[in-house]
Amino acid sequence: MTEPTQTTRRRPGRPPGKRPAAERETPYHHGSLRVALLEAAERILEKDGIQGLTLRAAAREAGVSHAAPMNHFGDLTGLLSDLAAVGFERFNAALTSAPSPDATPEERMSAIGRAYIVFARSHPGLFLLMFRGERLDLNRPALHQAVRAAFEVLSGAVGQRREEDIAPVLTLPQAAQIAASWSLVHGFAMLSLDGRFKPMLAKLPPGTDENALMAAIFAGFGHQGG
Amino acid sequence: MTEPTQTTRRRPGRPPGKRPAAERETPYHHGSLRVALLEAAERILEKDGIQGLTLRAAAREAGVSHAAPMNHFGDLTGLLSDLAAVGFERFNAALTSAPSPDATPEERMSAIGRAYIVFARSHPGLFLLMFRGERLDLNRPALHQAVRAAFEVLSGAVGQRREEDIAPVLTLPQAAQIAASWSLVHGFAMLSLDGRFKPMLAKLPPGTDENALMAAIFAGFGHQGG
DNA sequence: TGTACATCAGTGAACGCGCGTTCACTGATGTAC
DNA sequence: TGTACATCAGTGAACGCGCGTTCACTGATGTAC
Repeated sequence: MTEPTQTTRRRPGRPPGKRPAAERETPYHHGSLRVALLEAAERILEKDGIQGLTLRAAAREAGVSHAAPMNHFGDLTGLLSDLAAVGFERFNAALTSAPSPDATPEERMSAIGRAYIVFARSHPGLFLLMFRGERLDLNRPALHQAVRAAFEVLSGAVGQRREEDIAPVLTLPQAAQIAASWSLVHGFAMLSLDGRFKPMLAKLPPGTDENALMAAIFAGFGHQGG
Repeated sequence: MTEPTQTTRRRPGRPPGKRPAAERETPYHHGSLRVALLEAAERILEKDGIQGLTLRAAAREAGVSHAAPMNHFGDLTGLLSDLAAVGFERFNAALTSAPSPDATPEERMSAIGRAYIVFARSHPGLFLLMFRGERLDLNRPALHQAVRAAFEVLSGAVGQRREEDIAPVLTLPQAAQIAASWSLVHGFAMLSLDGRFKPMLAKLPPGTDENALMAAIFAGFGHQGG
């Protein structure tokens, strides 16, 4: 009944192997395998994409027997979901810390939008995992909460009024404004990751890349309405 | 050397089985297996997603032996790429026919944007296949050309000047405008397919769905700059 | 009009592969007394 | 402080599965003569 994903009550503070490490090359118990597996999974994700990320591959990468991951994640969906949750937490931190404290609402929104795209391009595997719900179990508490937090950050960025950050109700125009801004940055990130701007960039002065395109888009929103 | 994908020179006009059909339940030669496999593949795609789409599954769905598809597509990438090409052709047709002939440039752009999102939501499996380049071979001529055509339609929709439709060169502001519009509709489609607007819709009056959200976004662009 | 032959499309058995999952096990840790 | 025991994490063999791919084959079609 209770899921095998036990959050953090792992061996509090005791380093793995209290006996001399030389006595035994690799201790029978890993000590922090859960974290090691998540790191290994992320490495695989960025190297081979979501296709290559299997329970056995994660175990291999972490140097552990192939059945070991089940103790920590139950199944592949569990591993993917927990990794996505980690991704969303980092994502939220990146967005939250993007705007400088004294930024105007416009600057704030722009900084968060840029951070969104930069995150996607810096961690493409993780980003795609996070936003392809099909392989995830959004009911897992950690993931559910991280996704929810991400939405709060985004809608707070667009609302531009701090009191509305935790508004339990939205008007349709407000929602449309949030959805449009979110769609813009998300779409740019997805199209960019898929290389879909390549033909367009070929029609621009040589050397113009996606970063320049992104800058031009954000610049355009600063002082132009059309 | 020459790839096995032979375009359309299949048995010109002769119906499968010129002998009485009753004499043999299923003729040894299918007659139009290539098309049948693409249709089968699309059915699988919309039912089980890209995960479930394998060469063997397509053969099963088409009622043919599992090695048969190799004659027409070579490998799985070939099948996926050819199916994506079909998808892009239909996509292009949908976008092109969306605006009424006497539409203003603004109406034209809006109609194409709506058609983009409607297509994605009507054929989610196909749309995701088309825009997840990782499984496709964009060097296949049919796919390459269909993708290129799609970009022409989109950039033509945004340029708003008919002479620019086939411009070999773009300025950065023009490219930014195209990229922004494309990103907006693409992002909305992707987020919508993934159910990411669900939490937001829960904060709106009951019954408000993604269609209402889309309408509000397009309405907002009609007469509002901020 | 008929015959021989090359070409092609589809079959079905077989192969090796990596996968998720189960299972009895074993080494290590924590806890009760 | 020491001992017994329950619990837990990781091992390694084994299973069945679906997959892509190869292969010799066979039925059907088109073409040359």
